[in-house]
Amino acid sequence: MKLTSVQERFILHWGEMGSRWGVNRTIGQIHALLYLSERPLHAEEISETLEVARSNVSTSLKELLSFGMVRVAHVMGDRRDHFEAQQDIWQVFKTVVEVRRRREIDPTLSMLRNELLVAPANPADARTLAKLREVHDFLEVGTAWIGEMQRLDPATLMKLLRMGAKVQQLLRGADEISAALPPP
Amino acid sequence: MKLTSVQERFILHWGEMGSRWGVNRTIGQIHALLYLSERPLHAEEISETLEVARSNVSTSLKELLSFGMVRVAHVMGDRRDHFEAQQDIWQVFKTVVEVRRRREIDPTLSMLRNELLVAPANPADARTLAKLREVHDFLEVGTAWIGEMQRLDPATLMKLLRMGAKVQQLLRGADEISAALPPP
DNA sequence: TAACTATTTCTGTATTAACAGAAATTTCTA
DNA sequence: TAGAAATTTCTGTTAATACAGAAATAGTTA
Repeated sequence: MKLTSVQERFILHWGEMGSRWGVNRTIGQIHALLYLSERPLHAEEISETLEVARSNVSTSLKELLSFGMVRVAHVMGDRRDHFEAQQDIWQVFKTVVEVRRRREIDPTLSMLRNELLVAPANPADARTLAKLREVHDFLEVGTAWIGEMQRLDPATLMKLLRMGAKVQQLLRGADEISAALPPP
Repeated sequence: MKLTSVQERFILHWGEMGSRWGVNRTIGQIHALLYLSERPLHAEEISETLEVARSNVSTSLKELLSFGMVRVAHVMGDRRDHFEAQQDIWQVFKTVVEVRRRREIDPTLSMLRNELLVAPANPADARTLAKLREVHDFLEVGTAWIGEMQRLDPATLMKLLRMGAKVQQLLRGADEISAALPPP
């Protein structure tokens, strides 16, 4: 598959960024290629277009599949697996957030939960445990909030995002809101 | 400085997580140590407590300072620099978000801005450019929203976070809210 | 079941990043 | 300004990760 120069630049950039987002260059590039592609591609095609080893494509696709960023598709009369990326940018974002939550927050949360649970009554640790609890509670509330976000549909989310500056004002009026809303 | 076992476990864990958050193990450990410490520590003390080379402490501190996660403090009658971590967990979080935005979103945003600006009228790229614009707009709105978040004070934020599930309901009533609120 | 093709797993190499210790530099005191 | 202490920068080693190519496996058709 021949890429236009714009496509090529985007794919290379996405690959570069991949490493900052916790995946390697090839995975980033493959994702970008599939995201731009208007039809599902098979592994061979990906390998040729990006000029990376076939084996590398295989392992990268497996990882993208495990993230839920890419899924398998089939083409009539072709028995090879084809692959397509999630096309809705909001879905892509949700997936990224989900993966990173699992990788970057959950382990800490469970570690803290455990420490606070089995904490011995060592008075020397009172201060330390108080700090751990603070971190724990913050992460707890944060992840719960992420969960809520994940459940929003794109339209509602965009509305929320675009409200931006009005959030504070909105909160200030929170009491009045309760009164103004029709009872559940 | 002698660590309790709880402290040690937390510091080791934070170091492990560091690598997932884009900093190395030592940086994570130093940050954890300073976060738990009730007084500013000097480099030598950090080096001994964590059993890492003095040079390693030096470069790590420099990086933590550049992030704004740690700042220099001075102790009467001691001319060595001492270091203390930001103690407010919400501030810590804001810093993390800020650093990651700069590292993981801004480069893409400026790349996309550039592509869309100088885009030649190649009709073969119409579809590609439309997708790039979609990504661009999404990131644009997202970062604006992050900016708003950054400006919230801890209390307001916690209120917002804890509202969680009510957000959708809140939005559904958005029109009524405008009516219910006192005019600005 | 044979022959072929697609796909995955294995293995060695190369690149990158982390780190300790040494050397050099800066800062402070007297 | 000499000497000491603190701090930073430099250099070589070690460890981790990415990746290509080879080998092995699985799947399909005739």
